[in-house]
Amino acid sequence: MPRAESQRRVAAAHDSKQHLRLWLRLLRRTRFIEGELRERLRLAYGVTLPRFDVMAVLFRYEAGVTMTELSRLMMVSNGNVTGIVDRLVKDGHVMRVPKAEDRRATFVRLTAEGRAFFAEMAEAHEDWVDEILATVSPADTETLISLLGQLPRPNGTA
Amino acid sequence: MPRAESQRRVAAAHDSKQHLRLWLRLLRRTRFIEGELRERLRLAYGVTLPRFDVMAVLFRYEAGVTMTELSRLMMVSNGNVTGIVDRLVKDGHVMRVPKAEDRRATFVRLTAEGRAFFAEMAEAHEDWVDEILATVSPADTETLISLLGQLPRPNGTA
DNA sequence: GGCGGATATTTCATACTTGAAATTTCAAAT
DNA sequence: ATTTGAAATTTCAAGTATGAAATATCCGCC
Repeated sequence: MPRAESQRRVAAAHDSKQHLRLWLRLLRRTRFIEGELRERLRLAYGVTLPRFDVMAVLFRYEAGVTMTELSRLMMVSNGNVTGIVDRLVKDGHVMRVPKAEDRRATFVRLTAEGRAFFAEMAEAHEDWVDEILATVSPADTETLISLLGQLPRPNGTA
Repeated sequence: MPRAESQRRVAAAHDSKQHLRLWLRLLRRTRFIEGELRERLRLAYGVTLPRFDVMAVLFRYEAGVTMTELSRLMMVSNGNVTGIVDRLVKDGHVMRVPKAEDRRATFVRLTAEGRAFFAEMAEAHEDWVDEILATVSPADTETLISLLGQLPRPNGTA
């Protein structure tokens, strides 16, 4: 085997290991931060992370989104959102509105109460994230946002 | 209010938003990649992600780890690992070994069969990660690993 | 040698999550 | 008008996940 060929293989193996290292680090840090936010949401507002995530989507899409859109935006299975929305409805934070043009679909929207409640949580949430990421300089934050943009994402997402 | 003070506030608010943007991107990409790996593990080996994660830890710590260590390393609750380990034991991939010096604790270890099985999965897993992160150049990979190192992590972790 | 706090694990209730199957409705081509 | 395949949602069984409570054991101290 020629030397150049051999070196190429070694380099490729090294790159593969580095990709793996990157993935493991990504996963660990994300999991840790997620845990921090979960705990703070629970202590401060008695809310679970999935419920917060649903409300975050609905806060952004004022007109409401369908169940399918919601599950795509949250990247969780469709059966999953049914349960979370059920509980949010029971709590009065969210309501289902039948879609006139398509009787298969349902819109999900925040109630006025849910909107006010989420607005309050969102402010605290932003502060927490800022605090948790305080060690990351503005410049590094920009770099990370940009580089993470290269990672794959579901089709048709920002 | 003096102008300098006002500008400082605006800049801080901007940084906070950028930290939030960073966190949301981190979360979305991680979730997506996690979903990809979950599906491939299921299709190729009929294994769930949590079980793979447990086996990954045990593969690395040949001598075995206690339940508490396992839950810390995986950053999940202690009650959680009990169930996953139970199922892995039932499948014959993992075994519990009582700790002689401390009768409260139990070691968890891969069986020979589990070790061989995991070794096979790990190879495919590394290839998948490499494929999923193929868009990230070696240089950017290094940069990301380094910058992500600035994010917070649980106390006493690498 | 027994008390009392701390640690390791399990158990429990509840909630979340998945993937697949079942239901209902739609829409397009017969 | 019917069929037929696709899409939106829910339902379901199994597996994960959490946080708190219950158990069992350890250890330092009196």
